[in-house]
Amino acid sequence: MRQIAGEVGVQAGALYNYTPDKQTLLFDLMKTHLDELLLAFDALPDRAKPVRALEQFTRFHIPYHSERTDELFIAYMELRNLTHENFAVIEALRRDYETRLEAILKDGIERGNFAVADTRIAAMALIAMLNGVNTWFREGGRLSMAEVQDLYWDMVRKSVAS
Amino acid sequence: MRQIAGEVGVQAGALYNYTPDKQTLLFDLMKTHLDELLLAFDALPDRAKPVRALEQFTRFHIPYHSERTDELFIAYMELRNLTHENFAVIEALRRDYETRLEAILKDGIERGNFAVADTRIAAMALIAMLNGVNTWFREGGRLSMAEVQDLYWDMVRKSVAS
DNA sequence: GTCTATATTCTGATAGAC
DNA sequence: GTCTATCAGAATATAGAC
Repeated sequence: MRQIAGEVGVQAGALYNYTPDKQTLLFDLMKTHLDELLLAFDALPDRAKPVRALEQFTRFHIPYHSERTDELFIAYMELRNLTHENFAVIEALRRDYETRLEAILKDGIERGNFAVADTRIAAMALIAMLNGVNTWFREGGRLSMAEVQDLYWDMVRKSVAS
Repeated sequence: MRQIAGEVGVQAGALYNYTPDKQTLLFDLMKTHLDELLLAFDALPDRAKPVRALEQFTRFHIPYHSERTDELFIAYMELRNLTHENFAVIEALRRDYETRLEAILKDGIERGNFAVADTRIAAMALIAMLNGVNTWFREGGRLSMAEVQDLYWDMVRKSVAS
């Protein structure tokens, strides 16, 4: 709390005008992140073809999280520091996002574009793969964001191909 | 330290007979984990065909880490709590493991089995995908370990297919 | 709304007896 | 090699002045 206060430019005690305690602050941080993620994704234009929808998901997910590395890190690392009630809320939101991707996969299977034995597992696997970008990507590095997206889209596309 | 001591069944002070400080304990934990991982992987029989080698990697990596969920969690989450010197050592070992997978991919590309634009990125992407199993897999759940391996191997295989 | 001061608990680590 | 006792600093959180 002192560290947060320092970076904001106030004393530690002043933080408690904004949050009742540290647990609530963490929860609000995580909930806001996931609410905004879902809102941003749902604001994307509809794509009729599953392959285009999956490409859109990939090219949305990677840069969105690359601009929010701290949020993504906290979203996974601090899960165990939530109370049971708070964990349930966050877990449900995370699951909502997975379900967006799963819906794309299901649609693609019905139309014969994709071949995936278990859509829930495939959705989690793809998101885990895309999240991995966060551990190494730095702006100004060997690869541009556009190149990274191309590389991952190629793997995503093929991994669920029929 | 008190919590560790409690689980081991001694008082906190007694731990310092085994480690000079907490930082060294964390470093030793992570280094031992990675040393053993590399040792275990290198003990696998050689596979001439790249596709078989990649399948072996997949079917080794998933259960190995599923039996060591704490180690994998620590290996990623506690990275930032290492000193610069210790971080460099751990990072090099992690990179060694990635290089094992990258070598398989390079071999497969040369032989025309795989099509991957960037082997380093592909190796990191695949490991991230496989590590994701750790966040949800529980023995006795909906899927058996064998089924999980089959599902992921299918995606791994296709994602780098030519 | 922020400050200072402080209560309380916890933390990593050390000292010395056994 | 483990124990008890303890230190010094850090942690979350609260109280009351301004």
